Amino acid sequence: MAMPMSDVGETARTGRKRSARRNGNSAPTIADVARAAQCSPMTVSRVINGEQNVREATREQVLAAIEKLRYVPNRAARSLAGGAQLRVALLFDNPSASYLSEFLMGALEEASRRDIYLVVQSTEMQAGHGELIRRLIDGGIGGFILPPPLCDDQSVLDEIREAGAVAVAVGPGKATGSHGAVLIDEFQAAFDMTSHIIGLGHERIGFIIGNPEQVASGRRLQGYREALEKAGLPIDESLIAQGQFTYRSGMVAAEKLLGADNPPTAIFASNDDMAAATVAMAHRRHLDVPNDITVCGFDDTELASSIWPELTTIRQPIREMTAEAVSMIASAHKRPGRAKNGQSEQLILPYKLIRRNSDAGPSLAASFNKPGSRD
Amino acid sequence: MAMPMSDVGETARTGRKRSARRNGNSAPTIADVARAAQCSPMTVSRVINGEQNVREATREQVLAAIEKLRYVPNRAARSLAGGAQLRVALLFDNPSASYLSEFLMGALEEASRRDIYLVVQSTEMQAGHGELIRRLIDGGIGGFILPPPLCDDQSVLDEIREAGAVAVAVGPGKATGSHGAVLIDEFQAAFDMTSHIIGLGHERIGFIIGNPEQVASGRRLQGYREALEKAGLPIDESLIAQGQFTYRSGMVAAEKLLGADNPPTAIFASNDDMAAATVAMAHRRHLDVPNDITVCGFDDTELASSIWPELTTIRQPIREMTAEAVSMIASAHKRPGRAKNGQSEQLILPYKLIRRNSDAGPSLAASFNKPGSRD
DNA sequence: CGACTTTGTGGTAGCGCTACCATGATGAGA
DNA sequence: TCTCATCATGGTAGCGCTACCACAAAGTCG
Repeated sequence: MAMPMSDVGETARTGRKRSARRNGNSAPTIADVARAAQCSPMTVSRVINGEQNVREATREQVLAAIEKLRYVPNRAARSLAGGAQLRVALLFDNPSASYLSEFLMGALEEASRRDIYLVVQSTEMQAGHGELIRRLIDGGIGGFILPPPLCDDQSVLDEIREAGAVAVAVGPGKATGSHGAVLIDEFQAAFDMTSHIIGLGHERIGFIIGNPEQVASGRRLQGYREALEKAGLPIDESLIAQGQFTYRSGMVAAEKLLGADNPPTAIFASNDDMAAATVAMAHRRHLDVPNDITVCGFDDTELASSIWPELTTIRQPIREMTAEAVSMIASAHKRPGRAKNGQSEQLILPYKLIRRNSDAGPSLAASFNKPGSRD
Repeated sequence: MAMPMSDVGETARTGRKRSARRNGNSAPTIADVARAAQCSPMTVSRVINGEQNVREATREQVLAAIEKLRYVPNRAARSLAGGAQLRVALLFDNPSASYLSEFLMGALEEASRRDIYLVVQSTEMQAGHGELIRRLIDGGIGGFILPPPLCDDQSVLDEIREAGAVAVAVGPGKATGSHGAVLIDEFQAAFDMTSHIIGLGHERIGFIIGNPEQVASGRRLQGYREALEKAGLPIDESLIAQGQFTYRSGMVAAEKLLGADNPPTAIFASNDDMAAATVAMAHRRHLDVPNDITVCGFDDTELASSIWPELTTIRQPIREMTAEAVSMIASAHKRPGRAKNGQSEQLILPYKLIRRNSDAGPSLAASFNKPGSRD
């Protein structure tokens, strides 16, 4: 089947014609670039993939050709030839929509950058997670990304590992070391927020705990506690209410806090939904936020800036976190044996305290319980 | 099962070995299936793609083999060989996060089902849309999906068409006929909701208009008006307040409505954010929802069921709408010349009135202005 | 009953790219 | 000077799949 040279030109031409007939546009290929840059397709490939052994002059020529032809590599061909074809599943249980959309954007972007095929799958209404995970792995999934609350579910994590795939938890309360994780320092963030409120002059600061099943809830509570301690403020257990991360639970908790004999002058809720509910409850009691009471949240979800007043909160770089998670799976896939002494990679990303309009110093009016207060 | 075993083992082993060297897993190919089903790869391909000319017996044999080997087609290879490689851009401007995540899920799912490469792109902070669109089209994008508010921007739509690509608007207020669109009957939905509230016994029904720049806002208002008219109820312009679809604007509008001399016993807000704000304002005035006042929303975003009481609202099948949009682009791509007499496809999907806990009949207390009203 | 369509199947040639090896061309060390 | 590593590049062979054509078998006509 060795073709004579004359045929080569023939084939190339036919190929182009075929291509044009198929999808109507020119779609420059690596061969077109090679021709324009007067080198071989291989060299072009090397330039595209940023490999080392290409002379600078050649590289520039190729880059110029790419620019000129507006060449864009064909993903399908790339992953076909590359052989890799990593598939990653993004499992989610029932995160808030705003969290999820940020999450998706991050994963999507990174996955498309790396030519990874991303499967987004809800585990809601699934009998057991084990079944689903096994089915996905059989279907060629090599890695899993787990947002909260799934990321705290050790059994899911274990099942994935036992099935031979890689799992990366995004935003777990605390890294366990048995699997990859991308997270922020929940403790420190809550510590900082509490300190911020203390710095505003508040002394009676309420706290609404998140869903006790998520590890992050405990971490945030601890941050709150230690910040008070460090500031020499007493910890009044009646100022701490249990919530579930839902708006509804936030209302109940806020009602309890606000209706107490000696209510707080500030409330730090473990997430924005509960903070929003707290604002609503405060309004219901004709309390102005922030003049009568300071309310702070956590997460910086869309809700935080869509209600009024906009919430002072902690921003997690969700998008980047998810992107990093994808990268971690990709690396693990490239060198499977890398997990040294059983430890998996942990990545702690920086959070940010976003100050908006829901916090202020304590007003005299709000602290009516303090003798000397006046209207 | 009568086949030369030696051959099968031989080939399979070789294939597996090669494959294994690259990506570590077995990954059965179409050839493996063909061997197991004792036919040619082509026939397997036909079965997979649901083509006609395959004998029933053969088809079943192939399906059995697929099942047995847990064969999953390789997407990359498929789109490479298929030649198509359609790329679709999902542009968004600044939709609410909950809307966006639903939107993304629908698009993602359908795109992956059809082996379409989906680019998700924000147009925020882009100088002009024209530049971006042209750049995307040059980059090989053949279709655009536009959620609100972009879907109402005729200039964007026109620019895309002029540049030779296909655009599908998802959820525009009204189809223009000049381009593809997937939508619900906004007018009818608002009409139904208003009628529902009237059916509850309300006679003074307030309305909060959405962002006037979005065509859907006007349609919803019109639905409200005509439902009142049809029921023989007077249209009191003081019961209609302008909003912007934001929570904040909803608070202002609700304040106006609730603070009027003769306040409504029910308020229908053009979206859930504004409805949520209305609930918050009602609570601030110590009005119970729904016993003192009924509040209904539109969209059924996450917010609707995360606040308390949960909102009665209109559910748009956003996910399906987006999936349909992807399908429409795919079809348009397959047969480019199909748009008969310049008309593009329009698809009107059904909405649903979701009744939750924010509506009830008017209470005597709330309708103090109307002597003789009952629940 | 031969010329034609229709139906089921197989063979072949790529899709655009990269892995892998082969090849000259350089420079380093003996 | 002659080996031998090192670099820069090219050639070839697929990745897994489908488009396209070929071809036999089984009708369908006049």
